[in-house]
Amino acid sequence: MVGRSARLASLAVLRIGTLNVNGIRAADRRGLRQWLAEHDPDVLTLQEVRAEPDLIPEGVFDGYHLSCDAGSLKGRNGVAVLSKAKPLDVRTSMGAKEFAAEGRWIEVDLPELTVASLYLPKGASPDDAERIEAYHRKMRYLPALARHLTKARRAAAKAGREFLVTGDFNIAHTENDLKNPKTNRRSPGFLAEEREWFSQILGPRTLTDVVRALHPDQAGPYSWWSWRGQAWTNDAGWRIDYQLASRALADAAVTGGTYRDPSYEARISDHAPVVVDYRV
Amino acid sequence: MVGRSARLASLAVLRIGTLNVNGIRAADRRGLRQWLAEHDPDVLTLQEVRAEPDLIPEGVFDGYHLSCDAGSLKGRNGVAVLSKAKPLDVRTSMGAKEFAAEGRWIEVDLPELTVASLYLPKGASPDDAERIEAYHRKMRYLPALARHLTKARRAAAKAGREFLVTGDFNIAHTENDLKNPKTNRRSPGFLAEEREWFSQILGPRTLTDVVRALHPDQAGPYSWWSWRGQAWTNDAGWRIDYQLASRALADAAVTGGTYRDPSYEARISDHAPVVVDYRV
DNA sequence: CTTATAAGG
DNA sequence: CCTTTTAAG
Repeated sequence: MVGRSARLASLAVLRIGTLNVNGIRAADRRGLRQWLAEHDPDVLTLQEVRAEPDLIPEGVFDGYHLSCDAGSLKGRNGVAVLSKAKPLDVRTSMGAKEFAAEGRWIEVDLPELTVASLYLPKGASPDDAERIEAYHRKMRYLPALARHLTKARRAAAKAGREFLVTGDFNIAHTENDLKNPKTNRRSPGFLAEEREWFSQILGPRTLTDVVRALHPDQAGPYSWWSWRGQAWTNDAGWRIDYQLASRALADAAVTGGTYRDPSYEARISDHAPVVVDYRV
Repeated sequence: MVGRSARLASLAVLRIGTLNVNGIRAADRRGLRQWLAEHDPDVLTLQEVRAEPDLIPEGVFDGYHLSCDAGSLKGRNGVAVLSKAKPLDVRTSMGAKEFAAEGRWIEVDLPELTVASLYLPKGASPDDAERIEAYHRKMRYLPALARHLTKARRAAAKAGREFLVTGDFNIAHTENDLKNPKTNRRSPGFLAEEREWFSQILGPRTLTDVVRALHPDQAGPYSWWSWRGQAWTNDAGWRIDYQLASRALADAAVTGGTYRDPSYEARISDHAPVVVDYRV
């Protein structure tokens, strides 16, 4: 991933990024502002904003329109879409009443694109008796989301827009999507039922995992590393942040990957931004 | 206040310090360990340890006996006495049942000295309707403490020991004991009733404010500065941490004051150590 | 403004 | 291990 200055100005490229900020206030302290200035995406979707809009530090999002669903749980969840273009419409429901007002879904209509920011529940292991309800909640979220993705994609097509869902799915799809697949078979985020669900929402006529399509056979690029232990240093990461695009948009992707600064100091969050350039 | 290395080894001097650490774990991160190594007190009393003994970072108190009363409220209060000499007896009650198990009082018998560490409730302004109970609690604490001080001092005398009570009294005694007396007449810690109580526990035959006796007319030396605003930079402090000594011990004090490192970086806590050298 | 806590990740 | 909250200072 290179800075925008490296692109030829004459190429019309739409740069879209997604980032779980793990608290917008913490991410600002850790340099999100500088990252934004340097990489200058046209759209940046955020997850885990963890603040009402009026608690977002002054000036972080200068130059962008901010669409935000903070949800009703103080200091938790919260999704947003930053866009240089002015949104034509903003919707925050993904259909299921149980998950309304959780700050996990926002979709924004831009002139030729509907873009969504998703923060899917992390869930839990089915083996963890104490947290079994978190497992079941995620299992209820998945089919509800699948239904809404189909609906939203079709609605966008009908309106003549491409459709892009971005964000933190809290699921690594294949063995290439995490450093240690063997030891994580029973871990939330790499359960068979989660991976099957993920396979099911993808397809040539539905949604394409853009970064994987650009890098079909490599391990990663990971987008999340636990804060604990040496996960970052050892690149013991997971690819759980995605851009899933409708056909024509996916085909327009020219470069894409995870922005992982080599210096620990530049770590904005436990997630790294996933950025794709689309030639439009 | 100079490092121990500056003293002649042939002078028999007992160095006693008191410090509200505002969390022993934070104070360790901020350099308490180095301060201890450099200043090498024979006794250091602590307040606001805010941790059970087994949560105290490994090795901070190497070379000292640790006597501790963490109290029953997790992460709150907690007093301790570090001593190079082995304690002969340790007591943690100051008589009032209401304030037992709060982690606000510990007294330790050393061979010729009983030394106590006190963390007196901060209280509140009588004008603050929401916190009026905190005001009343402090008002109940004061007479109970006064009674116990008399008792403990007499018991020490009977056992042939000097008596020293150290710690955070959360009261500035006179106008010389805080930077802004005019604007703090209604502030907890400088209320008339608190200051009168303080006057009443002092006396030539009872207890002497050692640092004030060494520096009778100066403003300060302050021992606490709010974290907020520019209090530290402007030296807008309060002298609320004391060493109150029985007659002979007070007369043995040779130097004493507040250790305030000029560099902000060296600030161990919102309080500074109050250190006195006693020629014994 | 800082320290703890608790729950959540 | 980090971020939030809440309470306390």
